[in-house]
Amino acid sequence: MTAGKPLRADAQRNRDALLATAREVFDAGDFFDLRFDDFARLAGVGTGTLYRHFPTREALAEAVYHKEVATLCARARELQGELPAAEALATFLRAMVDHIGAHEGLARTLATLMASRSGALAEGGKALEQAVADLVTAAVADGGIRDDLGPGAIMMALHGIGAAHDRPDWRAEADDVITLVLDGLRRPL
Amino acid sequence: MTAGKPLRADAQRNRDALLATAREVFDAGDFFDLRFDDFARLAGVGTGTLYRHFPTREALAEAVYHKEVATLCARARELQGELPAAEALATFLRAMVDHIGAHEGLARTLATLMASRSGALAEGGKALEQAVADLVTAAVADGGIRDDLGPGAIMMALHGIGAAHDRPDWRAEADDVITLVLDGLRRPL
DNA sequence: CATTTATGTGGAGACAATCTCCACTTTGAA
DNA sequence: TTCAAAGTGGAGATTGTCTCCACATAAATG
Repeated sequence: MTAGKPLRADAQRNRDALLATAREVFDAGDFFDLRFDDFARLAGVGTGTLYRHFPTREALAEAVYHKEVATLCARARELQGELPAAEALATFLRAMVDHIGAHEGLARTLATLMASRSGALAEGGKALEQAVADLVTAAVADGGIRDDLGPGAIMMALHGIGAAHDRPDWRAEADDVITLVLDGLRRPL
Repeated sequence: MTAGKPLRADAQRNRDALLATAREVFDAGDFFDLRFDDFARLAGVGTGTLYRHFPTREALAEAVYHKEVATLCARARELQGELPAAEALATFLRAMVDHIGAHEGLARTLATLMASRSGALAEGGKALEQAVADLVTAAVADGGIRDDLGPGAIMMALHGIGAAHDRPDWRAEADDVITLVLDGLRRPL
């Protein structure tokens, strides 16, 4: 996937330490509050090393969640094999909400990845969008879903859900959004 | 509205200058890139004065768009008088997309206001949410719309639209989201 | 196993942005 | 006109980001 060059032993060790530390901080919910330099100190490496491996905070976030996003994508493909297309899409979207709900860090990361002001979506965002696009395409072909709307709208909705993670009754509202999207996806009238 | 204390003449003058400058910068699209201190220099006041009037960038943004948000809210009430409730809601949501599309600054601001990590929504966000809530309530009472979903979901969708403002074909996708929401709001089957 | 080259390290300090502090100015009321 | 209260501005403290490079370590080579 990202394997272009084989890393030297110590480099790999440092990279892993950084990732492990970041994951902990993430799960604690402090990721976006902590000084970026402190990741280095926490992981026991120099700041230079941190910046060489992960030039930005977002790059680190994406690396941490790379696996999680990959799992999500795999799950999408899996569902596509097991269920009728429309149901696969529905199930996947519900699963996404579950995931986001369970991991504050993932929610914030996805929001950041997608909002990525730098223009192009980061790798994780693209992969996720592709998975959704595939589900939609299949469901359209199947006839269970209207064909006049692209997958982008769904990504936007997911984005809204992820970014609003701190609303008081987030969970209920997130479910409502998915309901809205799914019902809206059946043919108009 | 915000009038708790009568400002001294020079204070008012400075405040207005700051606001005027911010509005220009906003329309130019540079708001979130510009050094905060530079607003002061641009408006011809000291940094201390800037910080006294607007403690954070977000506070300034909200002040700038206070009027615009108020207009939007007024428009919502207006539509509610002119059209059948369901249509009023639809028209309003489309109008929101138009507004967001026309003003990059507003889009970013709304996203920031709503995402407001500080927990409670800022004044502008609350007002907007109230306006949407009223439209939804009326439409539900009218029978044109299902009653099992709250207005929060719509806010989330709008949030997604605003926050994703820089996606390549934002406009089409935003329209799709609204279509999805509106069609989803008709009774499920 | 010695030597060489490529690869990677760490942290001091340059840089950049935010925000505070307070000696001074302006306002408006008495 | 005088004076207290209100407001000002900008130097510089503070805090976070990121670069640079003298040095260390790992693998390749003979």
